Amino acid sequence: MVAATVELTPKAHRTRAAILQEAERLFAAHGFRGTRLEDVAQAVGIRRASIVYYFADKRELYDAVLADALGGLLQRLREVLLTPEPLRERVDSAVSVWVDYIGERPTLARLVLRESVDAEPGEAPALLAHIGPFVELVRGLVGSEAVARVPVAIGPAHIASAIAGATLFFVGAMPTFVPDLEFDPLSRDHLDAHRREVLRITARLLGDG
Amino acid sequence: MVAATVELTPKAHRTRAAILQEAERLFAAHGFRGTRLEDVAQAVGIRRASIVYYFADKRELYDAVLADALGGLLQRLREVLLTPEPLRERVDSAVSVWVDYIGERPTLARLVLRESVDAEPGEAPALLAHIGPFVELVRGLVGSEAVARVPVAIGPAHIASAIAGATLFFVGAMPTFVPDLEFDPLSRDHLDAHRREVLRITARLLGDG
DNA sequence: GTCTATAGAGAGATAGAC
DNA sequence: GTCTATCTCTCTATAGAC
Repeated sequence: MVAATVELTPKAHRTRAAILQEAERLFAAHGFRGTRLEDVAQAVGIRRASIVYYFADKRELYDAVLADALGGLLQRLREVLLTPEPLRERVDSAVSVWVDYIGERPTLARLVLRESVDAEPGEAPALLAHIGPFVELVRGLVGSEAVARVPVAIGPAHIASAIAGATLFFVGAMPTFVPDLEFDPLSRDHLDAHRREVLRITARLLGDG
Repeated sequence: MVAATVELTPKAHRTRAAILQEAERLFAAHGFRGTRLEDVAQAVGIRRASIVYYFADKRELYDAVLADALGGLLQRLREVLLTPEPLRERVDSAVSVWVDYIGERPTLARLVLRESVDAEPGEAPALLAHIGPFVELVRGLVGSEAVARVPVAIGPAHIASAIAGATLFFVGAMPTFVPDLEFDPLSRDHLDAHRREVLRITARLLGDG
């Protein structure tokens, strides 16, 4: 494989980025198994064997897609969580970042939902390999005194699934159930309304609703 | 295929039920593509070709699994929604039935999440073929005068995704992110807490929170 | 009803030319 | 860097014996 950090000719760099982009779209739409390298190659406009030049095998391509999408989210979350703002405001900002990021990159919603559901019991899903930094980030917060004083009415797993589940489902799954209608969850209005509701739910779950 | 309603010998009936049960478990765990008929057969204790005697092909088996699981949910929802109780109480009962049914049959959470995410744009997912009765049920309610008077602060799509998404994600996906820990979303305590929160979210979304 | 055996398609990986 | 050609494995579907 050719690592992203290795120096590539401009053309090669474009090819690699195009592969990543099309692979993200197709993995999100059809899953790991359901996506053929043939289709990725065709979408990019190259031959299947050429993908191997950049990514040793299918799994490696998939991991690169996850790393790319999750890396962007992690960066934005760090920006809002690692500030001197009051904790409660940082949490709200993080929730907004979460909703907005998923809204701008809806493929991530499907990728994460797929990873969640595909996980084998006892066997770490590919997602978990990328999730360490997120855990560190949250752990840093939870470890702080400030968090200990927030009256949490309910376990963090419940909070997380309500917030994450609502947004992932809204963006990643609702279009399935309201097909070809005028309903687009990614439209400005619907996403605004969704963000508002998730913020209210967050407040409610944190005990100050 | 041998329809469920056709008269079968007791033994054949048991075999058919066993195939359905193992197929539900495996389809939920690995998805349609990821489940091999070989594995279903092995789990039941028969040979792969024998499955064909009951279900013409893999897709037909999958449809039968969906119909079985969703049929049970529909029946319970009808029981609580088609009563003379005040509408607001019926909605709460329906939400409770939803949470409890998924809690008792967590395979359904994964099946529904998979169907939602697998849906091709422009192409009806298998789930939609089974969902007609649910739509009819809700349409009957929404058409009634009583519903028109409920102050709905937000669109039904948002309400549905918040409620459905939270529960599906909690049951179907959380175990992935909190692996091998002492966390079991299906335990009585956690499911009770989750039901409580979803009922609160419902109230909030319906404007009387 | 349940089995054995096999055909046939699909798709990932690999070798090597240009 | 990108290609053609091929190997190989997996899994569904089918035919037909018992």
